[in-house]
Order: sequence, then C-alpha cells, then structure tokens
Amino acid sequence: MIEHKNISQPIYLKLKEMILNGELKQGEKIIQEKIAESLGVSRTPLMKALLALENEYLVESIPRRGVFIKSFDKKEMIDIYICREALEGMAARLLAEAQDDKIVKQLKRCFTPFLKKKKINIEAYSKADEKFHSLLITLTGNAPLDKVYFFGKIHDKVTGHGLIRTPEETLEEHFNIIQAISKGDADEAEKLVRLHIKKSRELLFNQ
Amino acid sequence: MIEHKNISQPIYLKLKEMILNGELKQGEKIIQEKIAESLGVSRTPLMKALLALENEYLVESIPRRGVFIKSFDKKEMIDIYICREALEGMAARLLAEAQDDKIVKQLKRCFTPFLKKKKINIEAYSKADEKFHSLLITLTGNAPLDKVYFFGKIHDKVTGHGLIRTPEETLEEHFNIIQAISKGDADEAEKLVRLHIKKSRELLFNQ
DNA sequence: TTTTTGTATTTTGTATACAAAATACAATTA
DNA sequence: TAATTGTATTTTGTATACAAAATACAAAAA
Repeated sequence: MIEHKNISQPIYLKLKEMILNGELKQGEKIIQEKIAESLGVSRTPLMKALLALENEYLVESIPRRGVFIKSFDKKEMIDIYICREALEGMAARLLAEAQDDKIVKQLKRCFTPFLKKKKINIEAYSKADEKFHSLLITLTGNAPLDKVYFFGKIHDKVTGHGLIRTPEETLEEHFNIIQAISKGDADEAEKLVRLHIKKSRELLFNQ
Repeated sequence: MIEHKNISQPIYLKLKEMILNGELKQGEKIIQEKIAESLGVSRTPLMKALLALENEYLVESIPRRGVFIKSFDKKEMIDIYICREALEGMAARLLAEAQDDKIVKQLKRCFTPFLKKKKINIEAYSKADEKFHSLLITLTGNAPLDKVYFFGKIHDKVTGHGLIRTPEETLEEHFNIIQAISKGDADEAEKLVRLHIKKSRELLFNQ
C-alpha cells in the first residue's frame, strides 16, 4: 500500500487545479482531514502541498485557524498586475537582448493559428495568451525570474473573467511585442509588454 | 512539555540566520533528524520550515535525496540581480508616483547618519544599504511585490562579500534615487535604481 | 429576546513510528 | 589493483497518535 514516489506533488497539482477551476472557492477553509481523506492520503503530505500553495499565493494560512483559499481584493489584483508588468517587462527586454531566432519562432507559434481566421475561438486564444506570457518568462532561462513568476497563472482564472480584452485588440499587440523582440529593440519590447498588461489592468474592474 | 505556539516559525528564522551567516554552508546537506534534535524539536515542524526556506531560494530539496543549502553559481547570482532590477525598479517608480513625504523621509533616514562623516563604517553602511533596498519594496504597500522579493536578503551575505562597491560611490546614487522619488519623476527613479543595481551586478565577479 | 458562560466536538500543531529508498562499506570478483 | 555485488545503516516520506487551541452549541443569565 505504501508507495513512496512523492505524493505531495500530485496533491499539490490536484489542489492547484481545484483552486484555479473554482472547485475550491475563494475564502473557503481547507479542512485538512477531510481533503486528505478524500484524496486518500494522510495530512503530512497534504500539509507539504499546502505550504507550496501558500508560497504561490493561492492559499493563506492563519496559524491555529487553518488554511484558506486565498481571495483577492481589488487592490491585490491590481498589485499582481503591477508585478507582472515588472517581471514580464524585464523578460521581454532580456529576450530582445538575446537576439535568438528560436525564441522568436516559439513566441510567434502561439498566435499564428489565429492570423488567418476571421472568427477567433476565445477558449483557444485564451490558452495561447497564457502560453505566450509564460513563455516570455521561461525563454529567458532566468531561473529566479521563473520561480518568482507565479502570478501569470492566477490572473484571469481566479478573477473569474477569462479574457479581459478581445483577441482583436490584443493580437496585434502580441505581434508588435514579438517584432520588437526580434528586432532586438529591448527598450521597445519592455515598453510594449508593460503597456499591454497595463491596459488590461486598467480594465480589470471597469467592465 | 508540549507548547503549541508555532514552533516552525522560530525554526525557520533560526535556520535562515544560520544560512545567511554561513553557519550552514552552501551545498551542505541538512540531515533532518540531527538538526531537529539539535533544535529540540521533531522533524514535522522542521520540514515546514525547510519548505518555507525552499520557497525563498535558500534551500533546495531533491526528492528522496534530501534538502541542501542552496549554492549559487555565477549565472544564478547575475539572474538574481536582474530580478532585483525589475522589482526594485518598479518599486521606485511606484514610490515616485505616490508622492508621499513620509516615504521620502523614511528613505532619507537610512543614509543621513553617513552624510557628515568623513570615514564611513562599512558594517553600518552595509546594514543601511540593505534597509534602504528592502524599504523600497515595503513602502510601496504592494503585498505581492513584497512576497516575491526575497532576493534582497540573499544578496551579499550569501555571496561572501559584504559590499560590492564603496559607500563613497553608492551614497550619492542612493540620494539621487531618493531625489527622483521626491520629485515624483517615476521614469528617472526607476532608471536610477536599475542602473544602481546593474553597476553592482557587473562588478559581482570582477573584483 | 439577546448575551454570556460552560462543555463537547472538531481541528490544528507537533511528536512518533515505520516502510522504502538511499547510502556506506565490506566482501567478492575480475 | 579496480570494479562489482551484497548487506547493514542511515535517512527520507508518509501514516498515525495525541495534546492544546479553536469552534460549535446548548444552557443559564440578563
């Protein structure tokens, strides 16, 4: 029955999924024994998973009170977007400085499927968008940057709304960013990424 | 004997201190049972503390192998400095936008003790420097930014060298940053902070 | 009625126990 | 000698146990 292969990793992933898809709701308390039982594990690896989630800002632990699904207020959401501006902006700068064709190709590949289409599938575009923004970070090869960047995944899922702006509006912005990167124009690349995120941030609560 | 008040917090702090002051050396393996015994606790709260440290990049866990004091290679140190440029740069921008006299006062207070002196005490200046950089972050009031900023504390302690540049060189830079913030010149404040960190980064391995 | 107090129940934080994996090291073989 | 295998020891990952804190809730008091 005992099979030591890292149980807390799957628990962590499962809980993360449950949080991001709303199965566990904001503010909800995690009753460890119950969750552990429902997942068929003991509390020890569950606690490990919860610790990891806490460090990703998905869960909040109040000592002696319990662990709660993190809920984000208006200010906090805005603050997260500001962090994204800083981190993704820097990432774009680094990618532009790298002057690497492979990087540019990978970034382009996210959005080429949507170029010819008249009607863009929101679901698919939303995924591409998330992929693009996380690629921006990982392609830098900067491990600390990657470690620190866990806001990208929170972004729209937790807020409820899928996309903040229409694909028609953002598709061009995405390609402009990619172009600046491919030209090696670091200042421009950073500026465009920041503006791109800032525009969404300003619309966050004005919909 | 059992006294439930949050044992893992003190363990976390103690270990952090031991890592930062070199009592636990880079690459060293943490043998949980031994550390737990030496601290007079069990492995459970110790593991919690280790998880927290892992998320602060001070410790690295390899499944089934153990937890090791994180060691930083050249590239990783540079990458950390790049993150700091992004985060502290954004922080300076936010503080400049805030236009708050109290903030400016607090920042100034870090370095005023060194203004009149001919000979600056390195130890004291080093502390002031660390205080200044962490203030930059906390004064923004941006909680996610603060959560993500754990590099500042790693910086020189783990590298071994205390200060990378002389107080004579950096004191003026610090005041220029503060001035830009007090003027509300966000672009300039961000630019100066980035340059300030970049200069140190470029000297990291050229000493 | 609303508030307060006391008690039972639940839940957390920590300690301990134990199986499986990793490691160390001696004996064996080439 | 160096490489390999086998066994004992150590160490990790998980489960379980239990005391103290938190919570729920009923009874008593205002």
